[in-house]
Amino acid sequence: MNPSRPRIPEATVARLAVYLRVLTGLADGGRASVSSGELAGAAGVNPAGLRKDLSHLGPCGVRGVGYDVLGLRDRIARVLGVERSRACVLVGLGNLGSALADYAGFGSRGFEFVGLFDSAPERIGQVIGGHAVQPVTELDQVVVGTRATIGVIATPAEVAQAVCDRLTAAGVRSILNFAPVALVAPAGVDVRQVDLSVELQVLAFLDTQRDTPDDARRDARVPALGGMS
Amino acid sequence: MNPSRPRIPEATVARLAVYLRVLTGLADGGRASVSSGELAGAAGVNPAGLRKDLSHLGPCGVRGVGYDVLGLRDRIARVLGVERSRACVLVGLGNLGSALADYAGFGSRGFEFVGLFDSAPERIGQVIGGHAVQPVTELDQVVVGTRATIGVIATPAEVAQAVCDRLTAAGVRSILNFAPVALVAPAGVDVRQVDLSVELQVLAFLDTQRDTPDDARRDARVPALGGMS
DNA sequence: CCATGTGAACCGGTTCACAGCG
DNA sequence: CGCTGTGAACCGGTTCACATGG
Repeated sequence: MNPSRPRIPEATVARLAVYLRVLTGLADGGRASVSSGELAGAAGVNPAGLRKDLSHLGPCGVRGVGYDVLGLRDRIARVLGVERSRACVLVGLGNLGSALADYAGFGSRGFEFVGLFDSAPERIGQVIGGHAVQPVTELDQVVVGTRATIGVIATPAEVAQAVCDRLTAAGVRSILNFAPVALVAPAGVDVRQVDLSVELQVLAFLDTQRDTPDDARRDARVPALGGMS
Repeated sequence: MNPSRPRIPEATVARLAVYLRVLTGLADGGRASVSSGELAGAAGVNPAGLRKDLSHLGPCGVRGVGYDVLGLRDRIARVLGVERSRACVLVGLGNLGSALADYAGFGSRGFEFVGLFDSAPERIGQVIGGHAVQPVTELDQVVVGTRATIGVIATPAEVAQAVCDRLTAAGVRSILNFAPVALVAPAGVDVRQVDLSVELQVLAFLDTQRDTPDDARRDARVPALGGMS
């Protein structure tokens, strides 16, 4: 509603990123407008929730009609800050790190990897996603030199804290950590934890619970609502 | 509190998986007992919240002392169903799929990949995490033959829905989807969505918000509480 | 008459403060 | 006396129903 900067809920921000992706696809397909129902369906959310999310950007639809695809796409892109290119560094280029570095669409979403780092000699010099892997010894100077503010850690758990320390010391303020350890970072540094094995474990738990609803009982299905990341 | 099956909150289940990992490390290190404060610190959560989580398993600590490491570890393992081996199939062995197939600790956490599938000829026969990649044409018969109930999709977005359809048709009831599309699945099938690019986008948004608190204003730091997956 | 925008009820989860117990 | 276990306040987010307006 508030047009300036009224603090958008984090859960909404996550979904805006999804809407943006869907709208981009729609725009590329030549669609001119969408209803909240259709957009919500494609994004896997509730239509009313989608409208509430969009209400944080101020009115941006036409009542009785729907949303202008291009207009809404650009509006969300602006709010998410896609036009502003952000320098990121990525440490650890095993399979997961390579998947991230390789991910197309980061570039078009406001991210620029300015450095890929690994400690394994055989990975140095490999080109992934258009960038050559550098020895991790150069991490600090690259972060300082490029003024990178975002760091992604995809290393083994044992070295993640050390990497975190170096990143923060060099000036990184936001860290996305895929290593299965809780990192401690100085105040003012935002650390977000993603643990892929936990996702699978939760799925397995719910799976088990369904097969064994209780020592008896064959009713009560789980709602099975497809969640958001 | 309730000793039988009182429905454990999903958020708690996710954290139990984290506690289990920490406790396993502690046990391997020879530790006999932990306090909620120490365990919470290592898991990156609030001590009171940890105790509340554990309360769902019934009393399992000693007041004034703490928790028995081995006892608590085994209790959580039992609740999460780690002893029960679950058959999983994984489709799509690009970098991300390979990272998942390679992830050690899945085997010791109740998961068994009974099939890795890809459509690219050059990947067929590759051994990843101890299993050979099979052509995706054999997906259906393997799922039926192994009675696999969990499917993981790590394919490009374009084919994810088709893979989902085949998995559910073959009997899979739980799906973890890493492709950036909202899947539609029959009722009774639990689909969970993980979108790595969204995580990064949220981080970037918060990062931007801090650098530009508003067109003016240099106060008001973001709490920066390290989240859970 | 349609689909948007939104105030208000609702719900799950988190935090807090303290009671309970070794 | 310390740390666990938990009822109760608290909070963010979701759902619902309806008012709003092209």
